[in-house]
Amino acid sequence: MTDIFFDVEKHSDHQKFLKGMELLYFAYRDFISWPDDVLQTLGFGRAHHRVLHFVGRNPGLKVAELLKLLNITKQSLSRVLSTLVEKGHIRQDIGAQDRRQRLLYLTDQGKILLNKVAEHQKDHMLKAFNNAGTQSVEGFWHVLSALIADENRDDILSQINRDMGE
Amino acid sequence: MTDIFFDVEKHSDHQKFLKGMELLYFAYRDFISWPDDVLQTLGFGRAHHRVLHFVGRNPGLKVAELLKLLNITKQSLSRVLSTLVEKGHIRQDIGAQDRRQRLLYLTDQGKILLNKVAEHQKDHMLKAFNNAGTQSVEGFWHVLSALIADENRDDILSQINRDMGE
DNA sequence: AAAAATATGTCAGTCATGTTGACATATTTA
DNA sequence: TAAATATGTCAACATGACTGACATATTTTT
Repeated sequence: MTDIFFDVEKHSDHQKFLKGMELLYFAYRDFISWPDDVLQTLGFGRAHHRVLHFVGRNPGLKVAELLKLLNITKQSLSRVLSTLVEKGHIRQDIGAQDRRQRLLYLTDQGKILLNKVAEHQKDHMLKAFNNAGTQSVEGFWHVLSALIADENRDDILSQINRDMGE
Repeated sequence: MTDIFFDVEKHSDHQKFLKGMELLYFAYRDFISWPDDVLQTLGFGRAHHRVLHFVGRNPGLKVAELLKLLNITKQSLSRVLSTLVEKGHIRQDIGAQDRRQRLLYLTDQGKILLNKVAEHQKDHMLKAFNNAGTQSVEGFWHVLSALIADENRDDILSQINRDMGE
């Protein structure tokens, strides 16, 4: 376990950078590479998955807020969101105070789909967390938080900290 | 610093999963969102950057090996690699033992470009590492390694561990 | 020596996801 | 009433992936 591979002190700055970047690249790639199976059958892709995820995490999310989380234009979102609404996975309610707003919710069908998709990823991540150990997970979270752009960090961390259910 | 946000033990499995996934998503997004400026001016995109990176890291890399690292088809690689060769950033030498192979190297011009592009990312990551601290970086690496798909882990870790220069 | 396998490249068509720009509609605010 | 805001939509385009089919040079097998 005192593997030299993980001994940060034995790395130059450049080596730390390379190792961090490549590990991040490969880990991210392998982590998001799977959901396709479930979604592809329904004609959905990653974009749909992201929308399902954020709406599931933030019931009543406004379209403008979703756009900010996704960092895309409304035109890009449009296609994806429309099909999810058409196929009955997402419901749009008219805002109570402001009737211009559309508040987004998962339908029961949408919840089922999201659960099915999340299951694999959840297993994947929890297995990794267990293998790495609690201490490492804490470090993982710390570094990831530090990697978020300064202008975004506060917003994003409080978004992540929203009611996590269960 | 004993922030409840980072206290892993205080999280249910589902909460660990959500926090890990969302942090990974936002951190990755912000980390790779920048190189565009430098590359876009030259008509290059992320795909070109990845090729420059891996060829830079593995001088003499064979095309087949590059394809495996990138996880894409040769047709996809073709356009990207061709333009990099045309514009003088990458050189293809014929294999010494096996003349069918093309061994890839950065030209001096390619090295300059890659350095320029890597500079920002390197600052970004090292700043995050310094803010998070050595202990956290080690945990970061551990978790990322664990997140790599089992079938790929050995190959990838030894790839990452290749001569890291400097 | 001929046949099969391998490493690479290329043409052509398609798809998913992002972009801009222009405009439309409903609703709220000034 | 006029202006601002939240959302949606049409059209054109870019990037980076994909599949399928085929070509060429070279090495390996028979």
